[in-house]
Amino acid sequence: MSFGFTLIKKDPGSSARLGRFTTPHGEVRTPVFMPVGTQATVKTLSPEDLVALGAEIILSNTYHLFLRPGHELIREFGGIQKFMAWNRPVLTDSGGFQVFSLADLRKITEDGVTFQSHIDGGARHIITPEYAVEIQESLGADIIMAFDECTPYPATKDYALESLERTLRWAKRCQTAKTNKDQALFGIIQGSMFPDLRKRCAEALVDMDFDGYALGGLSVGETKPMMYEMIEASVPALPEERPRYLMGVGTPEDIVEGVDRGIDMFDCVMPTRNARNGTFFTSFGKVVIKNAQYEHDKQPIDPQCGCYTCANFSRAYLRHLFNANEVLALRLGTIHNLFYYINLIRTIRMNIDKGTFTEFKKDFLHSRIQSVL
RNA sequence: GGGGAGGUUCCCGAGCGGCCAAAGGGAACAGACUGUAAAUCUGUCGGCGUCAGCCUACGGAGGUUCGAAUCCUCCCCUCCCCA
Repeated sequence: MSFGFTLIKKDPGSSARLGRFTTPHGEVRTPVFMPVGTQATVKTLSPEDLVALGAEIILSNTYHLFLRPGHELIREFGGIQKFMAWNRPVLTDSGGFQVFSLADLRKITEDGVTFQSHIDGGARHIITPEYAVEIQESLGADIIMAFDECTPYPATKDYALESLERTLRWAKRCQTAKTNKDQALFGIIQGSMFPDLRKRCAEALVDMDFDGYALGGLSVGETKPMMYEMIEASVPALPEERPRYLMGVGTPEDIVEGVDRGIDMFDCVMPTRNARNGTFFTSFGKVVIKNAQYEHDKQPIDPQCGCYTCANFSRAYLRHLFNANEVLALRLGTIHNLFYYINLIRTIRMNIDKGTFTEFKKDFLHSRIQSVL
């Protein structure tokens, strides 16, 4: 088995941990942030850029690549890494999130989910747990995800339970369908905002024995305290020697809070999407670059930042690029935001290693509050 | 000189007697974005006021009408065609 997780260190003052996992495409240190490359590209960046930013693993998507260009095509190329010229690890989401985000275009049955193509509204495709695994085996990611239903919020307890139990049955079917020993398979915990359901789902998945465990169905509209409570309800049920992945999260604060509660892996579109929409993350809060206050501003986005964009360009110039709708704006913004995220997670790792995570967290959250005031 | 088209709120541009502070774009200003249907979406966009409402507005000046951006008269200005 090519996948293996090693726990290196546990923080004495919190549930934070330092670890690493190995995959056929190399090693990844945790906690890790995975940039999102849904369509086999992290929008606006080349693989070379990603390496320069220090990205160790990226996320891609089963549903989107299945529809276009088709998983068969990617298999012909020898997998997604070769197809997109990224030779480091990849994790593919199963399409479970599209069950949530494309809710108007899909129908759930016990067998699986039928999607109406969001691209042309035409062809309907049924994705079953078995098919999700087959597609992900064709894509050849290092880590693949069980097919789940990302439960919409709010959900009644009855529905949350029904959805969770179906997701568990699907998880079992994914496990049975899997044939490629080189790929790791992660199970996904659901249960909406009910701590007892979260715990129960986590325990059931642990009984099935997955390579890693993900927390899904979070950051879907609930409050932050609720999300943190759900993490706290799930993590204690998980084995220490397996990685824990908080799917789709989150803001910089969420990542710090997640690590504090024992999470090892994160992914989120926020740095990349917000960059394209002109909102940048900085050490002092966010900068909405299109705002008039930056018109004459000669400073970089964040004077504390060591990224290429901040080393070379002013806020005024970036504002101009955004206002003029120039494509470079998107790229420079994405470089900055991903640098911020990857640097944040690197700093977190360093602090866990030094045993100073708790102080780091305190200072980090304090500086965020100060910048809001 | 003759013939024709037109001047609308920051810009373009609809409206062509009341439902018009005036459609729709753009610009501007602000907000949102969490396993990407996203280089997207939302809000504001004449002034004052707490809703009501009041004031100033459709080139200018008059006029018709209960009522005009819309109809009439004159004037000013743009553009096109023919000389």
